[in-house]
Amino acid sequence: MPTPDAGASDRPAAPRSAGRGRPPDPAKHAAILAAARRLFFSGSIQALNIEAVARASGVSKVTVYSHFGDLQGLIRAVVLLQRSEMTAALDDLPSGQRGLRQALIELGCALMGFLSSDDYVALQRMLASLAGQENWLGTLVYRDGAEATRDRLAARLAEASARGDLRAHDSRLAAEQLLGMWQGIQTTGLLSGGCPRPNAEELRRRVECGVEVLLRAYAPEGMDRKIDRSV
Amino acid sequence: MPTPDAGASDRPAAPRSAGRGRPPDPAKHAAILAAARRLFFSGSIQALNIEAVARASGVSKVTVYSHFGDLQGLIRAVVLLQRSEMTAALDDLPSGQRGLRQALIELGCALMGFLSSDDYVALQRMLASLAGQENWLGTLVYRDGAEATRDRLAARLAEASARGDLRAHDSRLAAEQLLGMWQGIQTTGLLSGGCPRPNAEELRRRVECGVEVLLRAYAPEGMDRKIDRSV
DNA sequence: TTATTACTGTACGATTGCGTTTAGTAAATA
DNA sequence: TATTTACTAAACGCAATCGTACAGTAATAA
Repeated sequence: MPTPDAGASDRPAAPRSAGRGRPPDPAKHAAILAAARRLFFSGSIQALNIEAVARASGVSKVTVYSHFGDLQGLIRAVVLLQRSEMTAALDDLPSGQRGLRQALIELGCALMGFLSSDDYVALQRMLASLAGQENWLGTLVYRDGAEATRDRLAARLAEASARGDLRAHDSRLAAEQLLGMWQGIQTTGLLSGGCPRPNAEELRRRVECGVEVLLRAYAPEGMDRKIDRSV
Repeated sequence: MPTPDAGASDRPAAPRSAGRGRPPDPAKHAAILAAARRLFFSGSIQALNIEAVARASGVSKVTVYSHFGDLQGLIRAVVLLQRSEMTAALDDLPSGQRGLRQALIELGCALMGFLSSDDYVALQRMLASLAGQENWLGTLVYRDGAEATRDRLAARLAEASARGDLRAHDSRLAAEQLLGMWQGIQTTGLLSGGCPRPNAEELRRRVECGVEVLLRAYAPEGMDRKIDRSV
């Protein structure tokens, strides 16, 4: 009987004592996680129960327990898996350097594409359902997700400000404002299921308009009479 | 045996045939709803189950069923109750007329106060947990909440634009941008439990800065060299 | 080969929660 | 008073789900 992998993230089963008997099968580990994720996506957190996961992943129930300890552990692992995909997506955000406006637009489009994805929405829903229990998961995702993105964006804005492309400002606040303008009320709508996913053109328009407002509001002093296309 | 009140909102038990026998007790209806709400607030949606509600409201289980049909009906009723409180709060938003800037700031502060409240966060969490089932609830809340607020705000901006206080613009988009700037990433944080509720000063600062950015970006043409304190 | 560990399938015990039933009491009208 | 409806308390049947136990098979190291 293997020691439960309770606290483990998404890596395929820690080598517990480097192998006397039959080694654990990483494929099973992955299959369980995949099935769990799929199940949660296709409904609420209610759909994510051990028996369904075992059935869907073609694995014995006992194996699920031996890999993840208990249901909490499985949920944890799913959230952490989603989180790692999230951070990967956020790390892959474009960082082209052909002008501030274009860079922001590209970044915004990619970001909004991700924020509108089923993956992200499902993760947020999961955290919302988890309210009260496992609060640290929410904190973790928030830090590595929203805050990290804001700070990365803020760094860009600070650079631009240092170059003289923007007036002096509180970059973190400005970054948050830009993120907010990009999202508008859409995130709320997606999360509550109140509005359908916007298409790419709509998304692009929101991103561009948000960038425009930010550039105009934070334009260097005296340069805001007409839009500076060079930035 | 009374006919289940399944689809009913929060009004205290429709007079079914205007009284032969003992009349239904509105106080019980209210007590059940209150207890249900309290239970949901104090945890996840898991805590909201019939037996707990009956116990907490000091009412027989059968009475709960006779008032709300089944668990779905109870959940529906709780959501609709929260929604009605939400719309009431949004209708009470200040609409003072001493200058655009001041009006927006006041409105923003009141709005953000509400958006940060436990009531609102719990409602959003509930809808997020309900993903897949009862989608119309999410749609309803989204329409009466986020969209209605956006449109009301948009109307203000359109008026200002007509008065010449703002340049011509897409008011709905601008309203959404302002809402977004006010919220930033905070709503996400609150929903996932990742960040604590911000205090009033922090809130006020965000609101004021958001208004400033909007006013500057949408200032009438040629008037954006220096901030127009008269608006 | 033997010891050890991973995995399967099935069954089990326990709990929980839904929704119903029954028998009786309380409050209203005719 | 008789009737009708609302409410209570307790119990029941039922299904889902958790987590575990057991007996057997599969894969690997010593």
